[in-house]
Amino acid sequence: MLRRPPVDGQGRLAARNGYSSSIQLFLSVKNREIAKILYDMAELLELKGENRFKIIAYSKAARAIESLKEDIEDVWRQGELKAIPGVGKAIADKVREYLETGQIQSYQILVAETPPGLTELLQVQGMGPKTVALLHDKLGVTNIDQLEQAALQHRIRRLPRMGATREANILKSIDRYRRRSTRIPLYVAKPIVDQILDYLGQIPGLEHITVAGSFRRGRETVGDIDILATSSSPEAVIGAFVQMPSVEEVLGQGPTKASVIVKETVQVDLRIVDHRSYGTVIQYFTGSKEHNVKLRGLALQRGYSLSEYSLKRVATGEELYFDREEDVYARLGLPYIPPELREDRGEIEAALAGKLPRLVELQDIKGDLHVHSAWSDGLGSLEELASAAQGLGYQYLGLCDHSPSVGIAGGLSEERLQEKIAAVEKFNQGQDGFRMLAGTEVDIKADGSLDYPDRILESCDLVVASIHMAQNQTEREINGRLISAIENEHVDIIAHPTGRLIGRRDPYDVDLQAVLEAARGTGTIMEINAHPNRLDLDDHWSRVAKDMGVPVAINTDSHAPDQLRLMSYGIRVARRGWLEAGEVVNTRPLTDLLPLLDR
DNA sequence: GCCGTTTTCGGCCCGACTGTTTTCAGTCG
Ligand SMILES: Nc1nc2c(ncn2[C@H]2C[C@H](O)[C@@H](COP(=O)(O)OP(=O)(O)OP(=O)(O)O)O2)c(=O)[nH]1
Ligand SMILES: [Mg+2]
Ligand SMILES: [Mg+2]
Ligand SMILES: [Zn+2]
Repeated sequence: MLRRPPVDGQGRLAARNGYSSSIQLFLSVKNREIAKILYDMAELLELKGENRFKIIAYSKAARAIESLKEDIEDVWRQGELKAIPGVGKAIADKVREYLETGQIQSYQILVAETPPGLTELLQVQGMGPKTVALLHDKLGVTNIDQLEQAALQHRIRRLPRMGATREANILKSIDRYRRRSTRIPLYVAKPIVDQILDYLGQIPGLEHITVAGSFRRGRETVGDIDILATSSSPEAVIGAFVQMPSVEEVLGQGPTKASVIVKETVQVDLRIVDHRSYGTVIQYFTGSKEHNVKLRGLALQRGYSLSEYSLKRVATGEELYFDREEDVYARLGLPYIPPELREDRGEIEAALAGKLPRLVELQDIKGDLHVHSAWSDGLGSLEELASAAQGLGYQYLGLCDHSPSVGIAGGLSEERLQEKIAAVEKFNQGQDGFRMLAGTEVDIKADGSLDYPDRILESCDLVVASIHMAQNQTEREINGRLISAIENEHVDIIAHPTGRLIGRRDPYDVDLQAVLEAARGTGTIMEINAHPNRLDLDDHWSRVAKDMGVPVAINTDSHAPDQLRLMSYGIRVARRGWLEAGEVVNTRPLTDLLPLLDR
């Protein structure tokens, strides 16, 4: 279908002011590199026993630069480095030094002073900066193997505040460290969470139970599973928790919380408090840590001390209890901040200013614009797909099977595609209030051309374009392919723009900022692929797209009717990207969507 | 090292659990 021309002056203006191509190539890579160095510096300074607030300052600056929406090099050129929250004179100077010379002197010195391997020791549970420094000073331990030897040879127990138990625990921690896995994708954590909730739900004395932490915030991966419960007999609940059949190791256990390991490497934390503290404790345990720290700082400014137990008036010591976290935020003068936003990425400032977005919800979705069918490698007839879609309250589905060069996935020949278009047309005649869109997921070939000729694309209701082959090309080549697809007037949507598979495959070498600039110029829609392995665009880039005014669609890329339900994963990404319903094209009813696809 | 509708100095979130301690530092959430 024909895409619309640039819709507003904003798009054209931005295109003119766009970044020069040499900068585009490295955009956001520098942000990542500098953030990494600052994180490293924080650890190295910590090992040197530096002031802890200095360390916090470095970590905070690193985080701010990591989640920056602009290219740090542009920020520098505009003389705005110190406008980044957490970046002051000293760190701004270091950033400038890095951008000018490619290195940071003080960082080089820190690295040279510190044996390689020492910072890795901080990854071992229970090993903090003080212990690492002590074992390095007294025993010359500089890496994991030496730490293990020191423990096995009982050399650690002779040091102050060390003992036999400590040694044994270090050995256990080293073992866990060596078996450690990466962060767990949300959808992998989901059944584990459900199982634990089910199990604990049956324990007598348990009142309320829910999942918190990064899982509740909808992060794409979680580092552990955080469960919150209220009970007036917490010890009994903790006891039952550590006795769960799936528990392989108990890391710690007290009257209010416990941590265990299940499934070899998955840590589960359980926290229990009295129900009167429910509002504050769910706020606390949902996090993020950075959000909590900032909120607690704000509370202090307002004369309160906020903990998981209560909001306490500092002046009088009076404790206020809340049933709901909304009320905690309200008492601090803030509107409710949805968990997906709680990353200290400006949400508290936005809340204070009354400028929080009204986040898109699953109920806002009116259709799915990237769905496979039995015509290619998917399962499901038109009837089955339409029925599943209508069950979800949808008004339309974009039926997008593969193109010929994706032969392994049953890509359709031109003839087959035309048959499909005819079949869809016939199908639609029997429909009332539902429309199947005859589409394609056309491959963007290695040379940047599309896998169907224009006259075929023109006959589709919907054209989704994406990269499947030659994923190892250079950034310049990948960008060239994506941008030429964007510039093809028939292409409506770019699917899974970076190609990453969570935990399995890195993104292509792609400069997404430049791709988004191009999409803004043409009004091409960028996909948030909701498949929980993909989530592509991710939350960060979804927010960049939002801020740039690039339209977004949330699509499941379903290969079977029941996969349409995966939409909820994409919704979480969109919400974490601050997107409102109006910024997501498939919240539009059919009649408002069609003009976007066809002038 | 950063920051400021109380501040340019003096704060920077607050609490649980462990192992060692005889009163608490270190680590983690
Ligand atoms: N106030 C405060 N809360 C914290 C701190 N550390 C953790 N929390 C709270 C907020 C976290 O979301 C929650 C669970 O801690 P986790 O270490 O499991 O972090 P989270 O789940 O956010 O991320 P994860 O995916 O597990 O790495 O506990 C802290 O230092 N201060
Ligand atoms: Mg967690
Ligand atoms: Mg945790
Ligand atoms: Zn697909």
